[in-house]
Amino acid sequence: MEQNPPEGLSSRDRILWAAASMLGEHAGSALSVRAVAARARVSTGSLRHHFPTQRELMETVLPMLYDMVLPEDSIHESSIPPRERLIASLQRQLAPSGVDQRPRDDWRLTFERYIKDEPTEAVRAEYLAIDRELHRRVEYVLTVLENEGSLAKGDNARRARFLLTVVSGLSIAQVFPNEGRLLQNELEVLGTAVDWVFDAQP
Amino acid sequence: MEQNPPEGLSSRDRILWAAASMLGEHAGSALSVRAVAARARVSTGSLRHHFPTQRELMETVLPMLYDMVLPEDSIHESSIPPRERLIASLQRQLAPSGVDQRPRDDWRLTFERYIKDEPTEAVRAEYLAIDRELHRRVEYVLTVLENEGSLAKGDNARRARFLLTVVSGLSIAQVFPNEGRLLQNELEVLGTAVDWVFDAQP
DNA sequence: ACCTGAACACCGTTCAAGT
DNA sequence: ACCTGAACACCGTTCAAGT
Repeated sequence: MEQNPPEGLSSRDRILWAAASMLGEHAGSALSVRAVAARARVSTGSLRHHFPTQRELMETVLPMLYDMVLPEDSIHESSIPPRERLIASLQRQLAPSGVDQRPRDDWRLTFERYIKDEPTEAVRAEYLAIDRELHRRVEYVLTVLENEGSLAKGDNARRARFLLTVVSGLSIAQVFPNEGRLLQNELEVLGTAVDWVFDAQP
Repeated sequence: MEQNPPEGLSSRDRILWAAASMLGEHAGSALSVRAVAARARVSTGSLRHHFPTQRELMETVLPMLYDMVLPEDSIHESSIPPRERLIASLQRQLAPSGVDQRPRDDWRLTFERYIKDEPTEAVRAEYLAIDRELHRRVEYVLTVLENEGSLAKGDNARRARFLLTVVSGLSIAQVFPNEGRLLQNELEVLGTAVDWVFDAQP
């Protein structure tokens, strides 16, 4: 149970390491200040010095976790568990440009171009092409996992439709008013969707 | 701020009155044992005697509140299979006003009010209240299914978060350009999500 | 600047003791 | 059976004090 942080790390990095390792073990569960501080071998005060609120800690740690598996080719890195690779690849579709003000701008453009008014045939075709590309990418990732034996053979088109609906719901949630549990919620919901892909019997 | 319960009520009913009135005032905020007990003018121990856990209190109070709002709901018609009832109830959230041109208008208003610009605190609170109400309704439906034994006991808040993310993704898909498989796709994806709820082992 | 640990104001739950 | 209130083991945050 008791784990020690790697040596030679700064306090701040030990805190991040502790938080990341705890999230890795039990994703979605809330991190308590004292538990993280204990594993990082620092005081709660030190933790609060680097991360004034628990939310700031989460918002620093979670993007780091994603960034670790973000590169496209990481889908082939079989050192990373298949579940995490699929989550990372979906996360890429969800937040291709960061977690700041950008999602709102993205949605504003998207809304104005494809939704606000009945689109022209050309605009319609453009959107359908983008949408197919998204599906193609997810299906590709699923195929890779199938081929290496991590995932049971199944209807990958259907799986992709389901996963991308979830991603779409999470994406729009990013720009609605929310109560600050956004990233935790994303992790939880994506994890649930991915569990279905891996566990459902066809 | 200090309110007194109606006279002549039993302790148990004063507790329910207190919890209901607090949910009504500040919907969504968690109910603390001590706050409810104080308003009900009983001790925390008495509250725990009637409601051994905070969850049991919530699960007694919430259905009471709902029955006041939506008494007619096919969710209780046990002649219909539980899976279908859950799907039907989610479909109601998805398309409360029909499946024609309306979704586009709905989304246009929603987008303009809550997303386009950084909302004021009042608008933000308004959205959060609506969102919590949606979650509460789904949780209520899940509770009904649990109580009749159709659904394994589980974390209904988490289940609702997942289901409503899926509903949200389907809702925005209604207004994007599509290839006409919309309804088929909705049923497939909703079915998948509902399967997870019924089949996943916790 | 970085860090400590006590202190504060919460939380849900448990329980010996009363009626 | 019903009720009390103290006690326990948590939580996030604040802060005077050290280096």
